[in-house]
Amino acid sequence: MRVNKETAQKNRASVVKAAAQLFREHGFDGIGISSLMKEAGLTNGAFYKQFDSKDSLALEATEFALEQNREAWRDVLEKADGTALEAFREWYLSNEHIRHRGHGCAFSTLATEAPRRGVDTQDEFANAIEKSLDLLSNFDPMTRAESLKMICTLVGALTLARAVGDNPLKSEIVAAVTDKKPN
Amino acid sequence: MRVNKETAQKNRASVVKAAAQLFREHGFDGIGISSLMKEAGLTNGAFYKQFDSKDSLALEATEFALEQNREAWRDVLEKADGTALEAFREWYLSNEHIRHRGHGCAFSTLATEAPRRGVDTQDEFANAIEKSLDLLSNFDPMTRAESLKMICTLVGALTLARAVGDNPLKSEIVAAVTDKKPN
DNA sequence: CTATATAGATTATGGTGGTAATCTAAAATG
DNA sequence: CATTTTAGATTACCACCATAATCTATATAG
Repeated sequence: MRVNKETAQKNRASVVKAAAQLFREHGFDGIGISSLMKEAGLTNGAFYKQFDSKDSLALEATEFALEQNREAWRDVLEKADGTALEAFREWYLSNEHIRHRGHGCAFSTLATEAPRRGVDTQDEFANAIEKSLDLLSNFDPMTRAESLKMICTLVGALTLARAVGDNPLKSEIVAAVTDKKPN
Repeated sequence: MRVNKETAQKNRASVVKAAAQLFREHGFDGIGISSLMKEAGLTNGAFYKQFDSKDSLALEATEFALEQNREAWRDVLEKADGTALEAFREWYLSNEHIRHRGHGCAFSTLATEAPRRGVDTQDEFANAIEKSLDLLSNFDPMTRAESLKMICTLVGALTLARAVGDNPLKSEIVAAVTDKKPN
């Protein structure tokens, strides 16, 4: 059954949103179109009325996830009580963030997929990093290189903290990077 | 046709080795048993005479890749001309290493798979990090936390450098982390 | 108000995936 | 040397995958 343009657009958006989550959780190859569509409240068949291919959805979903990233970053930086950067680091390596891969930093979850995908995806990543650097520069007088290094450290720490499961090393990683004592 | 125990063992090992490479390149879900076996010079059918399942191979291949990691680290640290750590960082973020995912650091390529897999895999990761810390401590008087932080930074940098393709940001990331000027 | 276009549902389709049964030839056993 | 065991090859199985065709009902165009 045909739906009006507005709901069609909403439906499309919800597919991208669901994909952005599920790709982060399971990887591009770890989740299929039908599961994706079901999560968005639709069925298989609707997919190809909205997207050219799974690959093109992957690109769009990556873009969306990277955008969500920046919004989350901005939020945390703006709402910080003490120094913005301190709050940011703490949020980034919070247990909440470690636990929720599907809604968390796309740098950590999707970066390994980028080299396997097209230049478009890689450009998206470069662009997103660039914009994130700009964002950080509004909140802290770090050099570009310093910001870049901090991002690397945080992304590496999040990824590894997730990789060790609930091993005590997890807290140690977090502590080492936030300059705190491990709990 | 049956083969003698020695070659059977060699064949098994070459499957694990091929898997360790191909999983790093394509992810666990990005490569199938038949491709894996072909790469090892065997066919489909031989697989289940040697392994219980793809998952169990994944575990073994991860273990193997993480071991290879440490050997490579040790090599670089031992053969360093100047300070070991300096040489290590440089090697770790060399264009060679950035280019060759299949033979490179398993922390970068496989860590995102770990949370999706069983506790066994996650324990492997924790173990490997632990051993890598020990290794580093033999070459540089850093605290445990400092070593841990450095590993996070390097892993994040490698992952992101790969993610941006040949965008100029790649060199910038490398420079930011090795404390050099970008080329 | 009628005709047409289309979003989404339902149902193919062809390929590939992991897994398993069977076959085969050589290795181990005695 | 005869018998049994088994690694690997061949082939098969079934589920799932990306994609596509068809159907259906409603929204838009005229």
